Amino acid sequence: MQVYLEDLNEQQRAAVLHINGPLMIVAGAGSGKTKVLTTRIAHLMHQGVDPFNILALTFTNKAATEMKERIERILGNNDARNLYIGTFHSVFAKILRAEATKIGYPSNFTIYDTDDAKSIIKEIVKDLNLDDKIYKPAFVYNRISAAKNSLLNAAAYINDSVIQQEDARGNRPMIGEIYLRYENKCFKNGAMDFDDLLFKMFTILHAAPDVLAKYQHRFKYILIDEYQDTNVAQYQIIKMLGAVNENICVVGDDAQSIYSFRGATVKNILQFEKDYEDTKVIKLEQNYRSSKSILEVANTIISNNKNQIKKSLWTDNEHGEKIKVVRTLTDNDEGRFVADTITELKLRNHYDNKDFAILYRTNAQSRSFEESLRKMNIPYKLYGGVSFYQRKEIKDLLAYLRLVVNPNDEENLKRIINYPVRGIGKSSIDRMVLAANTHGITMWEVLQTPTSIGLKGAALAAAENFVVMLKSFQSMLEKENAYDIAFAVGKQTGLVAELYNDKSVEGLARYENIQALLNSIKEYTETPDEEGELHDKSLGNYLQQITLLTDVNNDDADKDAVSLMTIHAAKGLEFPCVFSVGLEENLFPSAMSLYDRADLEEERRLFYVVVTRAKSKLWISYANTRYRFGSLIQNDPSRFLDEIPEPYLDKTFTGSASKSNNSGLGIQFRADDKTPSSLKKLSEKIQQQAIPAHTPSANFTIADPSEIEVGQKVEHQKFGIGTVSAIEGASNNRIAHIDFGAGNGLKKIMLNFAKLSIVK
DNA sequence: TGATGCTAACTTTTT
DNA sequence: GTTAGCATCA
Repeated sequence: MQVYLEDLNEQQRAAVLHINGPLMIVAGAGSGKTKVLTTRIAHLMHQGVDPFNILALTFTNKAATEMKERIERILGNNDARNLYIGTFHSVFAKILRAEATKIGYPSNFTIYDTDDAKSIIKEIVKDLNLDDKIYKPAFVYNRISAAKNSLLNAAAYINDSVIQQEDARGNRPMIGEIYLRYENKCFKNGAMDFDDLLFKMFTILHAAPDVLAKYQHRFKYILIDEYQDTNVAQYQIIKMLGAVNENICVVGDDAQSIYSFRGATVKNILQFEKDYEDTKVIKLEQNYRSSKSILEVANTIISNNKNQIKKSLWTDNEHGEKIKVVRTLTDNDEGRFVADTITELKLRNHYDNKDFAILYRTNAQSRSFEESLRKMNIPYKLYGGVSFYQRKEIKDLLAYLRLVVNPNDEENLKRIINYPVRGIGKSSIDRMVLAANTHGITMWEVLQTPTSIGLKGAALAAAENFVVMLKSFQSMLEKENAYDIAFAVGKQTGLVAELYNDKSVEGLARYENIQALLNSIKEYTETPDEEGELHDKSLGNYLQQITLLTDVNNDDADKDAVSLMTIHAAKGLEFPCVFSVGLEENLFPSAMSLYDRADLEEERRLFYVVVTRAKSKLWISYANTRYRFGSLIQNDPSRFLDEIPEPYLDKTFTGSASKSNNSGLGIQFRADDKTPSSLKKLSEKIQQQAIPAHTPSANFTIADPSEIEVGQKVEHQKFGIGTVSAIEGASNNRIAHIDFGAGNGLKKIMLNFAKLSIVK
């Protein structure tokens, strides 16, 4: 038996050894799904399958990189570089680059990110004299995106009576028209948005039988990761590509389907067996990641969902600790609690920073954690948020580079035609746009004959100089690599100098960002290609890749730092210690999801995902109040808290943070009619714990937590007078054991949060 | 015409 | 609390 087969369990090995024919692997969280996929690919190659014939598709760059690395480790050589492995978007972009001319697109098409797309939509809304309060760019974009993911073009959208009724009911009957104009504009600009990379891929395979045959023949083996997250477009493409050989292997877990907002549909999993009669189904149900407690909690949570494929995930791992539920007064307290706890655990249990992850529902929640971690000098890595490539100065330089490759791209042309300022003002630009629209040509073409639109004097000279400059960059395309062109652009446009001369703090940061971008381009040109087939370090090839990256290449990936990210971004990852934060109604579950069963179930799957990221320690926290839109709001604890079975819960930290009365910031577990029944149950539980009999004495003064010592008599606002019997924990995160005698008994109280008065 | 300062809108989640 | 977009001023 091959070495790589030895540490697989029976089901895993069966999945690896199944070579020909359709295969569906239903893989629970932590069941070794990536291991199976990578071993399977290594095994195929070991059996003599040419890596050029293997296509492996993932959803994130992170997952693709990790897969590639693991395959290389198994193989012990670099044959893996010949595999077609990457995200749906990046692999299709590469293929489209070779085939786009078949549907009238230039091969050097530009890829628009979400911001680019929204600003075009905004312009169209303006051109149509529509109210942008009703036709919000984000809303229209989502609508168009959903249509594309269902393989509906603008014409089909307009002809679909159901969609038209929907839009009419939503008082937005013009979305179809906007879509049509958007579609035309992108085509004219030689640009595709993210969804087009799927849609146009489908279009080509559908329209050009020779292309379809070519890739059907090439991809003899197809592997799809996270199949539960595929949408209609992806499903159809895979189906077409795999139709000849039917060697399709999909891996998925319906319990972890969290991308329906992007058009993903679990139906694709259920459909798979119907599409391929002789599908072999293998279930991976042994979890190797988490403790029994964590897994039990996860299983219980997910069982609350009605729609799911039945499976029973189990583990041989030890029982482990209870799940710690933490209540804090504010979002800042939540941040402090997490930072304090990390500090303490590093001291006490010798954990590294990289063993911790703080996972939240929305990116906006990262602030309080960043602050508290910085204060405690804990290094952290923030994933997501505003990406490096979305910063203005980066987009400016990239706009030039894109324009050099594709001068018809009007959006990027407009972005930089007068930046840095070169005397091409608004009125000149307006004339160009007008001329371009009336003659059905592009702005770049108008620019070739600037006198034809009546430019004269300084404006004429400026326009001519701009054209000459851009053409000089274009002449470099053939011979020079991406870095040389980027450097020349930065220098000759005056863009780098402009930032260099800005000596403000922000200006300095922008200058550094531009340098970082140039360095990363340099690194790109100096790193050998992974495909092996072509050593294409051209600017065009560079730009192709860059738009699909969400982050700067993490060469500091092994840096010892706490990870901060959304739960979505954490899928597929695991950490010894996980803080699942912000478990509050309206936040998690999100306010957008409360009125629809399917949406709420997706939130619950998200909760399932976050719980199953943890190997041994899991904290779940919520704050009574937090800042949102600049003002303080109160949220009830999340209904999901009530779905955690009691025996697995450690609520030590929930009872000590509230004030004695029902005023001010103290939590008030309302039991009125508005409160969901699940919350009532939870509030009853907690109210039973707290005995509100005690009234604080008149001279009650809150003591500094560091003054509390063993043996002292202290007064608690709620529990009354007690004696400190022991203190545990680090100096900044001490927990006092206080005996409040009959009635309240022994309590563990976190000194950072509790308000105690020393009784003299 | 460009920079500065104020108001409003903003928060799901990602390629 | 943050940022984008608009209005106002130099």
